[in-house]
Amino acid sequence: MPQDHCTSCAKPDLAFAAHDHAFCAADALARAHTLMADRGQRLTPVRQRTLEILLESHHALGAYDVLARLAADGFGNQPPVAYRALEFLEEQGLAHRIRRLNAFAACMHPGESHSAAFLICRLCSLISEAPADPVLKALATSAGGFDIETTTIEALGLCPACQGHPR
Amino acid sequence: MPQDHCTSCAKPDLAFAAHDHAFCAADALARAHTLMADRGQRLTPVRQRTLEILLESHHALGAYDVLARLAADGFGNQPPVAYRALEFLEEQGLAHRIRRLNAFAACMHPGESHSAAFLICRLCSLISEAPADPVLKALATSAGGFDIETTTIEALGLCPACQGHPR
DNA sequence: GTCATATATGTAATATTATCACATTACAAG
DNA sequence: CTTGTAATGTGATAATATTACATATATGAC
Repeated sequence: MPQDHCTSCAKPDLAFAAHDHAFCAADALARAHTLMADRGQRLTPVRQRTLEILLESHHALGAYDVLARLAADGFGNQPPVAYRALEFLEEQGLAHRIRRLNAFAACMHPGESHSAAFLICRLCSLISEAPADPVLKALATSAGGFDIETTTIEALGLCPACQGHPR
Repeated sequence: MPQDHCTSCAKPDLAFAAHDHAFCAADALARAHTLMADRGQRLTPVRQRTLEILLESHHALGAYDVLARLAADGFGNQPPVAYRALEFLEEQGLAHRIRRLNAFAACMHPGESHSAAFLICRLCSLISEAPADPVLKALATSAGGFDIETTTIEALGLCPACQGHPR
């Protein structure tokens, strides 16, 4: 029974490693509550539920997948319901948009740096956040006189577990 | 009359600097022809025209913008016409998909590294390719045991020229 | 408490981006 | 020239995202 918990989420490939995900998700949710309280922001029922849905796994979910889940839970079933909640979570750094997949994933270490680098496994679709700071530094240097405000950094490839399997 | 030409395109912010764009575009197109010949790939009329359209400026164009142009030139006017040409160009490294914008831009130094880092000006929408190698190196390091196959690296912000203007 | 305001949600309609399936045409090798 | 492969044309549809506007709910002033 491989167990780990999410204070070690800073490891590059935590999502790919076996860990106690129930704890992982609960921890992220608790941190979200604290953060929102600190910032005077409201983690309303739809928003919280949306975050919980994203936290169920280290996969990205499309807005319409989230919407279906929300609708099943009694919330509205029109696209803006999902998009608004997701947009809020993203603004607050509680979720990230994965542009490569047109999908969204929960942030696994909210409250830390607002930028992130994502590793997306092409086989199992698991998503992990890698340390972004060195990458951002390199990008800033490469950018010369360009003033960077926000970044999208995503890598598609094979996670450690899927590298064994060929194909 | 500020003049520059595209052998100096390796400069991070060439697209943002004044330059002889007619030469810039012609050069990229010529290089594309050479490359395709070398690789035994066919730069057919739709494909070439698509590339020319993208090369008209350092802006990204949506697939439907490209499609409208192609249709006006007598090519088919159904989405696959544009998407197929764009996909081909991307596979060949002659164009890039800018995920942040759901749009496509011509590659300004085809034949070189297949990965790139993009700088997107939020005001003037100009797009520039920055040296990606240092960024890719940093990303590979951050990625630990994850095996990176392809990357999406984009920065949104203000180009040198637009930094003067407030807003 | 209650009122006024700002914030958040519900809903309908529509816009934008992207893919699938299949018929037809052009090309290149033998 | 014929034959197999690659490329294109076309219609239909899927998937993603936004706009506009009505309704409700929370929050702060009084």
